[in-house]
Amino acid sequence: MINNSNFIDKLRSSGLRPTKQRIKICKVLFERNGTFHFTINDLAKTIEEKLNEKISLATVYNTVHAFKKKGYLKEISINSDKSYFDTNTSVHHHFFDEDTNELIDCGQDDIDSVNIKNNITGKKINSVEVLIKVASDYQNQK
Amino acid sequence: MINNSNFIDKLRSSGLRPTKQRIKICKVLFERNGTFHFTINDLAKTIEEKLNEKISLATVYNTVHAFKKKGYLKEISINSDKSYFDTNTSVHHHFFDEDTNELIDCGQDDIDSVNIKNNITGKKINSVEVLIKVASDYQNQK
DNA sequence: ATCTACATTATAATTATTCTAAACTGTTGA
DNA sequence: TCAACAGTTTAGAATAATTATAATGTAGAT
Repeated sequence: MINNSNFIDKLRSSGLRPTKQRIKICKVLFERNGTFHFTINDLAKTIEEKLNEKISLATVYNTVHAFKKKGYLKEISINSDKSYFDTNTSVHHHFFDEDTNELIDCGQDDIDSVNIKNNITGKKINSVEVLIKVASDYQNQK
Repeated sequence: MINNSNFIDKLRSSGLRPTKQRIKICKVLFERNGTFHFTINDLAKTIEEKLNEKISLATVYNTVHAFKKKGYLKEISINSDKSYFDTNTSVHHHFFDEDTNELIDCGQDDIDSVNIKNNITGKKINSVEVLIKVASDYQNQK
């Protein structure tokens, strides 16, 4: 429980009570190298495997949405039957592998920065996302 | 029924039987100026209003997916509880108004073309989509 | 220690989408 | 023209992701 203090501080400072469940979800999400792309189900399964303990699905939903609202997670725009989230909240883009349904970060060197020249009048740009869908050469009809 | 012949030809030439329902859906989708952004529910509702007649929801789903597979419709990548489709199948991008949940075409003059410099090894790029989420200045927390 | 507002939970409800199996309809070719 | 068949449509059931509910639990302040 010693190295949870940073999570506890982080949660408290953003007005979220540092409950057992939230701290555990923090550990699974943020105690890792590299970014984590996941669906709610992925996360729930990872929690069960890593912590050998079940957190109610409703809590996982609540927590992920709370973390998203606080800016600790990003939701990725993709048309799919489920929602994808990302622990990398910086501005960056994605490849989506249609063979495996996997999201892959698009490095800064992989794409030129996107330049929006005109915006909708009276609106503010909240995000700009590029999604590059790829698949193996063989499976071209999906 | 006279000006349906082009739809009938189009359907037949792509291996789809020109059924009553498909022709009616063609009329609603393609007999208009400008592009049409819609969800399946939007389309079903529009059919009921315009043609004063109900087509089974399953048929609307089947037809939209068949049209997508044939390249007559594009599916827009957006994280939402429902899927959005577009009658504009050319390469172009979108604004998504988070206040109204509305998709708006992004004109060629609104954005510089997106340049992908590195792709995933062994994969082919199927599509590149840019989604610009906008909202009114006031409602910044969603 | 107690109180209170916020969290968690299991479960039910909701919503989008897909499946199913029976009825229907274009198309082909005798 | 018409029978036969394969492809379509249909209502409704099934599935899957997500959200709502309402009872129980718990962190933090007094």
